[in-house]
Amino acid sequence: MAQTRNKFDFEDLLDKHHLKKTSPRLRVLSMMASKSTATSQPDLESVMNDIDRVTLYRILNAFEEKGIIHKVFDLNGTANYAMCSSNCGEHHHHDEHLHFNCTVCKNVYCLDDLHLPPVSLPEGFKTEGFTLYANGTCPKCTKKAAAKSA
Amino acid sequence: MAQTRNKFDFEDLLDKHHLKKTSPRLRVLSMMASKSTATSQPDLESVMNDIDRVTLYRILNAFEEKGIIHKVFDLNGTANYAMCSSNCGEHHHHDEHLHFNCTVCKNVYCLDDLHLPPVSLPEGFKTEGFTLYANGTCPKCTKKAAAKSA
DNA sequence: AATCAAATGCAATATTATTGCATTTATAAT
DNA sequence: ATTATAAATGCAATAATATTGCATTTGATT
Repeated sequence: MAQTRNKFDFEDLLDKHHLKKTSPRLRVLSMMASKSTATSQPDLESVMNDIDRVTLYRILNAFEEKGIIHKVFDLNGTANYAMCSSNCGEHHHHDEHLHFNCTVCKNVYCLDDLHLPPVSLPEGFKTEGFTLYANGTCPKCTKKAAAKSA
Repeated sequence: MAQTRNKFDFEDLLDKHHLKKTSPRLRVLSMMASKSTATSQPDLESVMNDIDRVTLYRILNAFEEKGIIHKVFDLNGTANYAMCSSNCGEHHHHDEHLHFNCTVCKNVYCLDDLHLPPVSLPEGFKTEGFTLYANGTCPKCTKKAAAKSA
């Protein structure tokens, strides 16, 4: 939800997870936190083109394992990353919210506060987690479209 | 749900969509229809290793466009394909069912007859489609685990 | 300031996906 | 049946994406 965070928040975050506070990591965090949508891996790469690709992979993996960010695949199967809400921990992701993928701007929105209605599965299926995906047009793109057709 | 289909069903299917009845296509169809779960692209490739990789890509794309199969990404972001239920058509996918990804055997189950409860989105989001994902342990793997621990 | 482990960057390699073109194949027309 | 054709396949080349090993650098600790 892109609540404003400052430099020190990120340093604390890394501290908490026993990760060293390096410049690439802090930059990745601040980029992701500055956006209201998830950030695609390609976007990350092009914006942080001075950071080695491999380093980026490793940072993202480390963050994901620690429960700092979560990964979500968009309609094209490309990985997007977003900050986890507070209740995620190491190996305990609770990102059971709605992921909305805009078909126009391709952005992925994490709608955290939208909790899913309970779904009962057929006999024998033991569920660990749910994720609901929706695709369509996001508010921004809906507005733009309306402005054009007016 | 892997209803038994014979050779002629597949030929009809291809006919209906104005696709030529070629041997690679028929093989892909029969493989997918023989399974109760979605088929991962790697699996398809290894089983059909005599079919060119490129051909496989093109077949899958063609089938998807025509609404014969649908693509679903599993937990690892690898593409899986499954036959569409009858109400899918060209550019009109209605695979709004539950995709269950077993964390043990990695299989993706399409639970067609499970319809999602209605979800209301925040102001401004216009939804075209929903997909619900769940992960956990499938009946087979649950059984196996129970047998072992007994 | 010195030490040590962790993280980064680079090179090499592997995997996955795409494009262009020559050849083959299924269909439709003769 | 034979032939013409458009479509589909297979191959080669290339692009894009992901992984591994290792030398170097950096952050934290003493």
